[in-house]
Amino acid sequence: MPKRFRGESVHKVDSKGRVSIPAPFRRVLEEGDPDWVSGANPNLVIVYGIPGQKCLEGFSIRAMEGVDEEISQLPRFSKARQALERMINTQSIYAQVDENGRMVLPAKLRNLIGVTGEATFAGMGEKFQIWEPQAYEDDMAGIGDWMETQGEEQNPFALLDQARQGG
Amino acid sequence: MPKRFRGESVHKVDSKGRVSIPAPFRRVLEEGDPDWVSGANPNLVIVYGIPGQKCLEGFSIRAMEGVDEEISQLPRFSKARQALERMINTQSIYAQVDENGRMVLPAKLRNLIGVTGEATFAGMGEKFQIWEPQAYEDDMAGIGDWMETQGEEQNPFALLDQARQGG
DNA sequence: TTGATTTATATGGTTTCCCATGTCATACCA
DNA sequence: TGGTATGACATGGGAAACCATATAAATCAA
Repeated sequence: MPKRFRGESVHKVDSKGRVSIPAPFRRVLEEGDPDWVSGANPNLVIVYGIPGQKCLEGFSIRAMEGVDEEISQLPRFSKARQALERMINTQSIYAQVDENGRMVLPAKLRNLIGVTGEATFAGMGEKFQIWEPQAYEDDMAGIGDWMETQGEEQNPFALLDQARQGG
Repeated sequence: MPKRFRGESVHKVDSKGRVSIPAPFRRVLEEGDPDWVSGANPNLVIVYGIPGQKCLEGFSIRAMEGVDEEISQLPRFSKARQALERMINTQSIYAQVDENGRMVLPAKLRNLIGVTGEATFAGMGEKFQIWEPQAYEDDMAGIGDWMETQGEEQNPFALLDQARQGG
């Protein structure tokens, strides 16, 4: 199994929209870029069109190929496939890491998620998310609230056991 | 079944957050790291975002892959999956054992559990926990109190028999 | 079985490199 | 030619590699 995106951190966004990608995330992107060689800078894909989500999502090249693969297995003209293609193919861009470990967040994407001076990166396993810091705090609080509704055991591992037995 | 984390011990934490991992735990981590070869240093994962728990939890790579595997089988946009990814992927980091059998606990994690000069390691089977020593004592006392409420037989094996018959 | 030799462990200190970020220079397009 | 995007350079702080030492445990030899 490839290395996964783990951890969370906040980074400055400069006036040109450049922002450092957390170093551990870069290692995952390098591993997940079939064209990457030691010393070079990896590419990635940023998805911005996820409805109801006030964040961007970043994928390694290989992870995105996996998603594309899944989509292409849906019936050719199904509504679901069309919608997914719009979300994942149309509303996404390739991005590259520069020499100093930064990437550019175009103004359009910054506006979409309300980012100005800082952005929070959150590792989510096969992908990572980019949030406006306060919005991220709020989202985490919301997840905390939801956890409390999930039985007395407020433990993610207990939740995982439940999910496994339910499914 | 892989070797399990057993035993408890207290270790110094220096000003940079370095702390020795109990040697027996290292053996388990080595066995549980698919990339590990004799003479090298194993990697592990530290989870810090477990609600209501004043400790960190450490997993071998393989144990964590098992958890990740289960998570990735949940529906991609289910609430449960998002919450689990936040607890287990976002609020966790990769760590590595250094040449001398130590790891670094970043300041952020030390603050979360109130660790300053020392930390207690407690083996918990497929994972281990890291506590501020006094908090660990208190937690153990709490478990002792609970045991006393569980009938006259204050014996963990009696408790095991009960649970087995109940389930 | 005891003493000597080696190995593993726990911990402290120092140096080097990497990361995050700011600033400037250059290329490019309108 | 001015604004914008991209690449190169600079820097301070922090993390990781490296070196060092004391103690404990294990191995070996006589």
